[in-house]
Amino acid sequence: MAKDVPVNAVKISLELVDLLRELDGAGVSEVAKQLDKPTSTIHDHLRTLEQQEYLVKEGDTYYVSTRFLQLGAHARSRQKVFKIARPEINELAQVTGEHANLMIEEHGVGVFLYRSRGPDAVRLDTHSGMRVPLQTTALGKSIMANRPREEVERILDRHGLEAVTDRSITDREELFDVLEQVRERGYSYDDEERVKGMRCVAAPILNEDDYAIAAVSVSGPKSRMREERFTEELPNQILKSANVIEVNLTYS
Amino acid sequence: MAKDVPVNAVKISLELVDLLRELDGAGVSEVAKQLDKPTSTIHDHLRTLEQQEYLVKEGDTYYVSTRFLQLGAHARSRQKVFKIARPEINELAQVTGEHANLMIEEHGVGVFLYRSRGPDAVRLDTHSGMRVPLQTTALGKSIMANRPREEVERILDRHGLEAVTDRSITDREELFDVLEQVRERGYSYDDEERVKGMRCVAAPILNEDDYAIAAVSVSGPKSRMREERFTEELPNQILKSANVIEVNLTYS
DNA sequence: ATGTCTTTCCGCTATGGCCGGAAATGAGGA
DNA sequence: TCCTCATTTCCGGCCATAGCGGAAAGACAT
Repeated sequence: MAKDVPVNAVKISLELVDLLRELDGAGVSEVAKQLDKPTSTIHDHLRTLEQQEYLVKEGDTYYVSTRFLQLGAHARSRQKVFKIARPEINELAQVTGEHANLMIEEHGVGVFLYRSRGPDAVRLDTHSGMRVPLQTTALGKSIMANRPREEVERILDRHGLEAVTDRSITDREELFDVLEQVRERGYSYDDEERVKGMRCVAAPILNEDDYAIAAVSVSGPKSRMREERFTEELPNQILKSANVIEVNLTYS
Repeated sequence: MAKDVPVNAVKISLELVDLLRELDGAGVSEVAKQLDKPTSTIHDHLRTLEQQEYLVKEGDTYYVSTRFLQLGAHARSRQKVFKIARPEINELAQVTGEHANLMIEEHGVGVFLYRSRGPDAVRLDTHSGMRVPLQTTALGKSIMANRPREEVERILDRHGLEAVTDRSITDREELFDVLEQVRERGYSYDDEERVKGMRCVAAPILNEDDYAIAAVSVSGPKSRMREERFTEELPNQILKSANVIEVNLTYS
């Protein structure tokens, strides 16, 4: 708990904001309890964040404000790959009927930059901005498979191999074997490794140096993700989309 | 510059983040110059924010990270009116062909919660999360017109009546006259008060106490926003949508 | 009314935020 | 290759202030 960051007060406030997101709003004493700090300290931070308009106060409950919407929209539109991939992702969702997704890596975790719901898509709690361990998604595996091994090692050193379901990969060597296959095959699978009952097919988006800058995927219920559709049709559609995005990225 | 917030360090970091958004990324010395602080101080803050994963560093340039995307998505989906209004806004954009928008008030400013592009919509720099003075949009006027006068006075005291174009309303009494008309008529106009060449029609979304909780609008180029379409057709379509949203809000 | 829980306020104290200065780093340019 | 300039990064000290304990002010039951 010592001095691990230069400005500790900022760290407290940021943890506080993220906690308010998780709790979907809370009062002073609840936050104080969760962060194990005096109420007076938490109160100081809450007031500061509220005065700066990063929180809103309704009664005695504080919530994260839409200031973050502006910052988030900016952070996303800053990514070239986002605006180029978006129409392709929408198209992919339409033709497959399922959810189509775009992921990037940031600080060693997978970030859903965009997702589009197809006509038959099932309700799911995945949403834009969501952060997940890379090895638990087909998207993340496609990204890791096309990064230098040393870089992947650094990411694993930092974040470990936490399991999310009982199908998640938890052994480092096993993961590298899988990544090797993914790299050769050109696309990746996720069979209930993150969400029970869901399967996913993904392909990487590579730059000129064959370095993965993002990945696209289609995900849906296991019942619809099987046989030739799972092994041929979807991979081909996704690879085609990924390729179109790659081409559009180089000429822009 | 004195002690206006309980935790000043947090204020500095937040200003820093917002500056990075405006600049679309910057290095230490540029931020230091803009905020008029020593580079060493700015460096401490940038490192803290980067270690907490709220910024990303590419070379010597810091950018806002997609952590904000997650927080922003949460802040938005927390609003009941968002998920209920979204399909209606999409519909409105489709049938009118123009941009359709949803705005709420937060901390006395108008926040674009959602916007949908119709088939004929013109390119525009307005985007989700954008914050604008209430009196410069039809949306904001519809909201203010259906709030208690004392509340509107407080907002104006806090934010003033800054003009954005030469058509913006800058006189307080004139504004209250306009709001009175808007309240009686049930919908509001914006004739190039925020963006040159753009017109807008908006209607409020009221709760059971006739208190405005949001507003919906359609905006487009002046050339298409005229005659009966501007005075009859669009207002009717928007009022209908607003009414559907109101009904769905009460039964949910 | 009384007690319990919360939020809010107040003022002290030790800490760590802020800063000046210096050391690295890196990008041209000669 | 070496120098120059600009920038980032590191370091150490001082004193403002972040954090906290304690108390007051509400809120809401019983």
